[in-house]
Amino acid sequence: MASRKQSSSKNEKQAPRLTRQRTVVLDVVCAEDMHPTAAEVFHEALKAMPGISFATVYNSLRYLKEEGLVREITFGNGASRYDSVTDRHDHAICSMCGKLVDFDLPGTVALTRAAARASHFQAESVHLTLYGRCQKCRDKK
Amino acid sequence: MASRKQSSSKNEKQAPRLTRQRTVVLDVVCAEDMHPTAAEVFHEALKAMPGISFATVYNSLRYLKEEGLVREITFGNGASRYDSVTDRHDHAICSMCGKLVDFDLPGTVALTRAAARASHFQAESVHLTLYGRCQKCRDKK
DNA sequence: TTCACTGCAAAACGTTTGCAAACAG
DNA sequence: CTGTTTGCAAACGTTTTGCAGTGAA
Repeated sequence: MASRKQSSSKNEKQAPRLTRQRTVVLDVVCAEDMHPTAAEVFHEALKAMPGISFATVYNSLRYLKEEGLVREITFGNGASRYDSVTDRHDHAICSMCGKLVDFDLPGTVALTRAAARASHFQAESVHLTLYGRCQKCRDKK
Repeated sequence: MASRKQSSSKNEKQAPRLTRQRTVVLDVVCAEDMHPTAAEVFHEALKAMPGISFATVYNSLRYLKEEGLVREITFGNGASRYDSVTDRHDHAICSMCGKLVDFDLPGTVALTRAAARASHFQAESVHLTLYGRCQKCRDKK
């Protein structure tokens, strides 16, 4: 984890970075507020690019993740969901309908510091996930 | 999610709740501070009970989880880890060696409230995970 | 030509499930 | 007897990988 190949001088030999397929995948992930699973990305990508393969979607997602353009969200053992990286934010998952929403929690810098102190770890990032009921499911019940 | 069968009167027909296998599995999970994966639980359980099967370990873990005796921790898409439930606490994962430790973050009630407000969810629980480097890996580097 | 990327299929991994046999009340 | 749990194996969903073919510098 920390592989950046910035061959800026003579060894200019790895060329196509943001290919058409990767752009399609990135577009799908960035579309709307949805947090698609890899399978959903695949199905969406098929519309924009019939013939794209599952493996390519997975490879593209991995690439985009490594490049920091996309974030992978994992909860439970189900399929990962993908999120376009805009700014730091947290996630809330509805325990009834499974809906995933972003939210911004103020004071995360202090929170990170507190967590680092309590755990004796050198913090890199904190991920906060709230489990609860979304507004819709709250109304339903 | 909310299946409690408390047939207290006449219908006393589901009997063996904490079987020998389940007890073995529970003991393994509760042992020490380790947070074993299901596979590790299986291997440990084999020592205490040769012949126990993988499926039984999984079934037991699910049962114990539903009973609230054990907690399942998932991060990334790797194998789940299991944690004996003692009190509310958070987790820190070392990004270098993968070590998982518990820690206690003060002020989580206020944190939960803040998260609920920011997300417009009715909070059930918050899970905070810190990614960083453990002391050992910090020294190594 | 060269090297990276794509696409396919198959493997790998963790987890769940169907079913027959074992077992406790 | 009845209903639950076990153990096996096979199925399942998700992700990764090996390799031949494609395409861009």
